[in-house]
Amino acid sequence: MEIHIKEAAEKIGLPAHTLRYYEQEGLLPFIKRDENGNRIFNDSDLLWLELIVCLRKTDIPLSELRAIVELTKEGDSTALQRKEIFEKHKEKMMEKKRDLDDAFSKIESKIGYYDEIEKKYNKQKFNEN
Amino acid sequence: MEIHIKEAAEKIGLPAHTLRYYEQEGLLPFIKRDENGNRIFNDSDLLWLELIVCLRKTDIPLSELRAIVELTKEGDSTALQRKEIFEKHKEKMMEKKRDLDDAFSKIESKIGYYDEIEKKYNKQKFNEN
DNA sequence: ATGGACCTTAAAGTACACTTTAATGCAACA
DNA sequence: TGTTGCATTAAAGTGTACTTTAAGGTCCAT
Repeated sequence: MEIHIKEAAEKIGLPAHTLRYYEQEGLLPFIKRDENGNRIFNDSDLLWLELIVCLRKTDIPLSELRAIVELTKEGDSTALQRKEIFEKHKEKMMEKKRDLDDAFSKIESKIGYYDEIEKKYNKQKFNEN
Repeated sequence: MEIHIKEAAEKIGLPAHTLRYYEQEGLLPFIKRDENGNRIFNDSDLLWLELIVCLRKTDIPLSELRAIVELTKEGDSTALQRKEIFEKHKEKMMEKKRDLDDAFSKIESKIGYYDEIEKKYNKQKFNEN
């Protein structure tokens, strides 16, 4: 299936600007053009974009995605390097998860503390009447 | 215990600049000064800073931390509002965790794929000799 | 009393990832 | 034929969170 930028943007859930920006930044070097010079996105473009979106949600830098693209262009000999980029990012993701767990328990105890204050405050207000 | 900025920065694991910046941004309104105008951090300052660091690792905006500070200044009547800020952030944290899990499985399968390519490539190289 | 380590402020600069603006052009439809 | 809707490009602007720079003050040891 081949679609234009607006439809691709809707499917992927990004503004069309951002797709152009990604192309400009070297993340989408395979996008073809139609006879008017308009971008055409095919299935594999969309799959790659979905991966971009998924990894961007975990804050992978655009530079690493660009590096993957560059290495892919060079062929199978770069598979190890590409794997290393993803493994490095996987480490960061695991650290982020630990950070989330730490913060989670701290924020829970803060919420409990605010509950206490709130209860006391409301009781006091009640007794004022 | 009362310590100066350098020691506080070391304890907390942030550059001293950043502590000054946080004060300027209204995140540290309780920091006292000594007779020369130098900042003095006490235990409760450090506890609050630790919480800041912990939550910043989960990308809480400075604006929300500032909001907490402002509400705290206003007293117990704002406990509910403070709780709501933290609960909103807790929701974001949970979403981030889901994003990490999604990306994790995608990146794992990519790594597996690169392993395959690498194996094939090395076998081919071996057969060339 | 001079050098070094610490502190201060204000302001400008940086990194990253968009986002917006402006100027333009094609193509189909009333 | 004109206007609506989509597309294009280049360049400037934005938001967030620092980070760096510049200029200076204070304390202490040699």
